[in-house]
Amino acid sequence: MAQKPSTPKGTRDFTPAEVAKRNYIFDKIKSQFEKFGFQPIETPSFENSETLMGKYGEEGDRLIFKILNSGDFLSKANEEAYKEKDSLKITSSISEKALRYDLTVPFARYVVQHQSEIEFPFKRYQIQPVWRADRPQKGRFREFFQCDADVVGSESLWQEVEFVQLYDAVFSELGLEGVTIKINNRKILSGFAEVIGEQDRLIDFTVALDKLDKIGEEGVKKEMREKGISEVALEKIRPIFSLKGSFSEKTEILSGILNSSETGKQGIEELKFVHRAISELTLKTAALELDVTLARGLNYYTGAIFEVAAPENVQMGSIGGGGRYDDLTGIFGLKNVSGVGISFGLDRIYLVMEELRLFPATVTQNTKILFINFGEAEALYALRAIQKLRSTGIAAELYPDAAKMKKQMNYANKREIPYVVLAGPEEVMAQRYGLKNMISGEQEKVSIEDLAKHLK
RNA sequence: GUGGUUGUAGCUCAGCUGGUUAGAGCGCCUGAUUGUGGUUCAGGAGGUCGCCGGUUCGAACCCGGUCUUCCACCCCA
Repeated sequence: MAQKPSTPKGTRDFTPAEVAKRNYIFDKIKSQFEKFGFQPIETPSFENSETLMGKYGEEGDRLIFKILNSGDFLSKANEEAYKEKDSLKITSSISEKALRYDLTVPFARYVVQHQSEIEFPFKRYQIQPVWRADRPQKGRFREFFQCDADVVGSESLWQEVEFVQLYDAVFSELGLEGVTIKINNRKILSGFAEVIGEQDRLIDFTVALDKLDKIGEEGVKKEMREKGISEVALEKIRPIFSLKGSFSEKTEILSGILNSSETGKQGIEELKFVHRAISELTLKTAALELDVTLARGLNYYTGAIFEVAAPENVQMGSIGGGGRYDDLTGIFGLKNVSGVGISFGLDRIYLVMEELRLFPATVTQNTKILFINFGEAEALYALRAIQKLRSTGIAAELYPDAAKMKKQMNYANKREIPYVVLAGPEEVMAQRYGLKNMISGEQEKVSIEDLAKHLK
C-alpha cells in the first residue's frame, strides 16, 4: 500500500458499531424533543459569511471555517491586503461562504427569513453537524454534532422550566444518571458588574469568574485585577466566591449583594421562579443547581444560562448548554423576538456513556442468520427461504460466493451472526434447511415454515 | 492562535551511546480438515521506520521544517 490515507485533523470515521450507538442517542433525544412539542428543521452546512461572522466574538471568527471562493479568486482579491499579507483583511475578498459554527445563529437567520410562515411561539429542534477550526483534544473535535431545541417568540419563564425537564427526561432515558443541570442568569452577572461599577467590563469579569472551579478564588481575583477591577469591587462581591448551601440559601445571599441593582434582583426572581416550579414538579434523575460562576457560552445570552455537567466520576467538559437570548434575531433585523434554547453535545455524551458502559448490548443491529453458499442451485434454494424470513422482519443473508465452508463459517463467527443455515444438495432433496446455532453448536433440520419460528 | 507531546507490519508495541538482511504478540492467508466456525499444530505473506530536507563513511535513532496524535492555555459541546 502506498501512503496511508487518513481523515483530516479533528474528524473521525464511525464504524458500524459506533454508528449504532450514536443513533441510539440520537433516537432518544429526538423522541423526547418531539414529546415536548418541538419540530425538526434543517439548514445548510454552510452559510453566507456575513451571517456567521461577528456573531461569536473575535475568538469565534477565528474558529469559523471559511470556504474559498470558486474560480479565479485571487484576481478578485483585495490588492492591498494581498500585498501586505494581511490574512484577516483579505478573507472577505476571497471567501464569501463559511461552514456553520453552531445551530443557533443559522436558526436565527431561519426565523427572520421565514417569519411570515412561522406560527409563534415557534418550537424547533435541529440535529446536525457543526464545524470549528479548533485544536482538537479529548471530547473536542473539528466536526461534531449538536442537538438543539429552541423556542422563539415567547418570554415565558415556563419555557425555562420545561427545558430543565427536557434535560432531565433525555438523560434519564439514556440511563445517564446523576448529571447536574447548572443554572445561572445573565441578569445576576450584570447585577454584579453594576454593583461594583464595572458595567463596561462585564465580559472580562464573567470570563474570569467562570474559571473559579478551575483556578480557584485567588486565581480569579488575580485575573480580575489584571483586567483592571479594583480591590474595593472585589471585596464587595467576595461572598460569591464561596457561595454554598441550598438553592434558596444561595439566592438569599445574592439578594444581599444585589439589593441595589434592579437587574440583579430581577435575575434572582427568575431563578427562584424556575427553582420553585422544578421543586414542585420534581426531576427524575438530574439535579438542578444554582451556579453563579456559570458564564461561559455565547455573549448573546440575556437571561437564563444553562450548562449540564457529566456525573462527578467522569472527566469531561460540559455535555450540554443553553440559555435565553432576548435579541438574537435582532442582528438580522427582527426585533422583540425572545428565544430560549438548549443543546446536547452528542459526541461528548457518547464518550461519557462509553466510559460508564451505559449502552445496552442490543444497540448493534446485526444479521440474525447467514445461509452458507453451496453453489448455484443451492443459493437459489437458500434465497427462497431468505426472502420469506425477511418478509417476517428477520435480517437474513446469503454468503455471496460458494467459498470454502470454513471461510463462510468463519465469516459468520467473526460477524457474530447467531444462526447459520447449511443447505446443500442433501437438504434441497429433502426440502429441509440445516439450522445451526452458532453459540451452542446445536444443529437440526427444519422446514422452511419452521425456520422463522426457531429464530424467535 | 501559544507551549509541550506522539508517529516503527492491519492492531498493540520492542528496537542499546547512530553500525550489516528492522523484531515480538495479536490479526491475516494457506494446509492438517474437498459439508461445519470459535481450540490446537505446521507453514506463509506483509514495513518508502509519518512526510520533506540536512548532518554523517553510515540515520528508525541526531538536527530543521511539515503533517498527525494527545495534553495544557485560549475558547468551547
